[in-house]
Amino acid sequence: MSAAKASMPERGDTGTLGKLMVLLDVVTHADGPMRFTDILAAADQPRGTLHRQLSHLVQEGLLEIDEDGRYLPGLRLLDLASRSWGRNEFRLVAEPHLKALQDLTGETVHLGVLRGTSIIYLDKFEGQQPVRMYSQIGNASPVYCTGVGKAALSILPRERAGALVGEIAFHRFTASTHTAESLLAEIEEIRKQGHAFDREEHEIGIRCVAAPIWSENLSLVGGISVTGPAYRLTMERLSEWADPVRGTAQRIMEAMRIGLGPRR
Amino acid sequence: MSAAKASMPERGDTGTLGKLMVLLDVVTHADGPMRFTDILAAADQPRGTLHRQLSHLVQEGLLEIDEDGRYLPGLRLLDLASRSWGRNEFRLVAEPHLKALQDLTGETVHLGVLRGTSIIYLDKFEGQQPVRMYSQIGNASPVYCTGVGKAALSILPRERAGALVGEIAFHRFTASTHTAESLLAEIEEIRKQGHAFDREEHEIGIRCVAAPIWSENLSLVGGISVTGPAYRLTMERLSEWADPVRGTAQRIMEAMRIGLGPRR
DNA sequence: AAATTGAGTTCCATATAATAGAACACGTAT
DNA sequence: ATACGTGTTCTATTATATGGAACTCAATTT
Repeated sequence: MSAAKASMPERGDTGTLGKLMVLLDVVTHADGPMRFTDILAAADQPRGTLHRQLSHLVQEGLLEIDEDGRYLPGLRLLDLASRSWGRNEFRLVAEPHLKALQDLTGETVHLGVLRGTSIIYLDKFEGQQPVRMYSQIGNASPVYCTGVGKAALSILPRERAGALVGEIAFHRFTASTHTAESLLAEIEEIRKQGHAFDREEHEIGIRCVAAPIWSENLSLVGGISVTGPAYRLTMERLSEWADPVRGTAQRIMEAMRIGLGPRR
Repeated sequence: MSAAKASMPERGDTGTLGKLMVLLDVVTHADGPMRFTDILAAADQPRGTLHRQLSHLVQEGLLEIDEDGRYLPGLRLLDLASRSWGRNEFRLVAEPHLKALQDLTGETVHLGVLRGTSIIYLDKFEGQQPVRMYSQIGNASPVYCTGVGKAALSILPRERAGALVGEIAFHRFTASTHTAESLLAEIEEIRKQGHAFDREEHEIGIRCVAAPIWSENLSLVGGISVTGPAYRLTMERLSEWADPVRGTAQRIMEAMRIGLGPRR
């Protein structure tokens, strides 16, 4: 049905846009509003050039300037993102299954998808809260210290997983955070088990159990997890939930084949 | 404290970025995935040029391509937006007050801010009722058919409000939707009352009462609203809530002067 | 009070990147 | 078999972004 296969450029030169996205990343990832000079130090650009680039970003609403002339992320981003999220098919298909898993375990359930070397959280179901917050949703977390991330890596072909691990800039968040070697070793284990644990590798006091989800051609790779405080989620408890988590992942994959339609 | 006043370019040429943002808007505002040809028709660009532009957007993760080669909004947007939202000071300051208003009324409470001719919803607190409402955090809604929008317009200087109304492309959502003339007339009324109603002007069956919120120099203009189904929210009921809504808006403005700090 | 520094803005010749248009590839319908 | 629709690639030309310097304005320092 499709005409020609879309060429997916892996990494390359995105010209002017690439430079602007670097600036956008700098400002959005900063701890607070940034002055012109702060951005100048972070970005390797001449002053005049940077000034015009920032002006363009502000005019388009991707950045904003506060009363002190400092730059912060613009609200235009919210509008764009809400449309990206609102119609995401993976999320829509998974939603009822996540809810069911939340009911069963009583703990927080996450849905994540692999993008580059990060896991982007698409959805979250916590306790009673029917209110969904962006707080976690949308956040990009490193693949090497999240249950969903390790689960996702485990279903990639070895060479592709290895290449991806090679790109990672590892950062030691806790005493248990993986290195490249220990990560690759654990991935082998996860392949056999079919599920992954996060043993306080990202944040002290937080554990989770996760299972991978993938489409046949691996165009979609992600997973789900049940997360909670270590005092409540002992490793024994987590192990008990590995089965339901894998089962839920399985059901989501079945729903995807129907919902997203079999490749015609 | 600040050195030179940042020049806020009102509207102008944003060069390459502007063209790319048009494309991003086209795809994010579409009902579903778009084929290359669909975008070609919407954007006034030669095929070769469009192809490269889309490639760049895809490489940066602002757009994605599905298995059929169709374009849809990219998840990179989620990560950027979650950071924009997570640290938004207005939202953080308002949060407890919104929650209190939700507790009092039992209906859905919204926080919105004026951007151009749209209201962007920054936050939402829903009751327990599973009433489906098509409002989502981040969504940009037209200023002329939302309670928050009309409330926001009412505190702008007349000439500025008039100019803004002049820019609006009016669309008749329901039988009650405003025209430019009726909108300007109602704004006068809202100025006197201090609160605005939405009498099913955006969506049949949905009403709300709203109050404006603004900073001294009008660098921030927005409002809050209590929204719900018309069968439950009679106009009498809405009128009763006008006072608490105005009171909450007042408390948020007081909190802003402390939280955001007095202009040094 | 004058001079100096720091922060941000504007200008312009040059280099670079985006553009338009045509040609190509490939699957689908006639 | 042929033509068509859809998407991709290539290249000379043109438009745009760049980098460096000069400029403005306010806040410190001497």
